[in-house]
Amino acid sequence: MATPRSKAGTKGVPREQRRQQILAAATEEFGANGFAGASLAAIAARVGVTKTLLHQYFGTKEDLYVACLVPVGDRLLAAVEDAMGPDGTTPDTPLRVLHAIFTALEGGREAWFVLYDTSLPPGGEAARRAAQYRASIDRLAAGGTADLLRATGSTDPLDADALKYVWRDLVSTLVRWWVKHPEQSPTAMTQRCARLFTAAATLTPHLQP
Amino acid sequence: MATPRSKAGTKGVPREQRRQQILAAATEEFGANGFAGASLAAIAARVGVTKTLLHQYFGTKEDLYVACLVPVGDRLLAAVEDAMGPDGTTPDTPLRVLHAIFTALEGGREAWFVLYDTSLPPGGEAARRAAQYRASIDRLAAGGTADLLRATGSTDPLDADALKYVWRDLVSTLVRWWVKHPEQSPTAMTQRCARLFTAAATLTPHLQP
DNA sequence: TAAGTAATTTACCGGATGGTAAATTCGGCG
DNA sequence: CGCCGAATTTACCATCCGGTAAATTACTTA
Repeated sequence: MATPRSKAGTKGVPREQRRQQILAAATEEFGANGFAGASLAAIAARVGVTKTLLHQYFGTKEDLYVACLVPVGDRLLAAVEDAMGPDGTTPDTPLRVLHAIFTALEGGREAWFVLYDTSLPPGGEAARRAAQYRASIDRLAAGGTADLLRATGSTDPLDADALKYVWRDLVSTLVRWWVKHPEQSPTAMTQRCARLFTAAATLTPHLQP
Repeated sequence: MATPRSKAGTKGVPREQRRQQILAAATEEFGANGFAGASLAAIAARVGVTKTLLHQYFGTKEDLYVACLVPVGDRLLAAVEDAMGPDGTTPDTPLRVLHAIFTALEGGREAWFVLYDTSLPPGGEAARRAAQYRASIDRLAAGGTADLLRATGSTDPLDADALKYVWRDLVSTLVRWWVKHPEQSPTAMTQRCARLFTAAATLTPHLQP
């Protein structure tokens, strides 16, 4: 082996394993920086590989994103689905859902932001697929938020929309905080959320001036 | 006037007016797409002018961002400051603050996201200045959230941090919803928030399994 | 009407990024 | 050993973006 002039050639990593490595790195990068902000070079560097390889394995940047999205979406959708259960909203449903999400996300928390990326090229397949997943999850949540509003007598459909929107973003916020506090376990997070909920309750029974 | 071969030359728009036009367009673009996502060409096109002119008027992209940030930050900080008032947190403080923010934002709602842009080049002046404004506002909010937690007996500093974080992002979420519903007046928004708060209260008095 | 200044564009440059075609090396198998 | 296919890189290209120097036109005033 006389000083290889080129570093090309296989490194002995089997195809499937590389696939997984790339997928993992890409999910982190997309989650942390968004589709637009993530760079293929950065993902490649993280794996210790060249940009070109990503293309050979997954095609377009958008294709790679979709490849990351699908498992994450499936996992989260399943988690929320079974946390809601067959029966309607009960008082502890929100916390159950949160706990399910935290658990599903442990070991790859940024994955949440792959699903809720706002920088996807509009009109593309990535945006479509992500929107589908979000819609499925939102549909589950919609039942819960609607129950809430009905209980307080509001029938305004915009109220329902806003509440759905707020709930969804609240989860994103909590996950974002969680990402910045890696030592917190999923259970610890759920308990913290329970405390925050009760704290927030103390400011509720007051209307506008 | 024999068919001008070049479109260069003044269009008769006085300097100060152009400045304002550019500032307005840039604020919208930065607010809608973030610093990283916004392009100088797009801003220039919106004004009907060339990229180069932006540089001549404001310098660097980051300089332009700062020029947009300062008035927005000042306006919002002032609004929150006087909505909180000299006396501590009262039950209706949150809604008062929200109303102040909505009012300050009317006529340029995306401006909020200039202040809370997450895509600023780290280490730069823009990030520093924005962080300063956010810190000032957060400091005001911190008093309020701390009061909430004390009332419920929690002394965990992480709880306080998380609550501050959640409150801040909740405002962002509400503004984002508002941006998508342009017909809603600031007052209508505040009233909607009041309803949402009471609705959210119905899910509070429940701890984890 | 000619000079001078203010406003604005044209024509570039360098760097980063997504993407592609072709070459190169390594591992296993006859 | 020699061949073949799998894994991976090298070397490019086009595009977009932020940024700069120099030219060009319109407005104003003497």
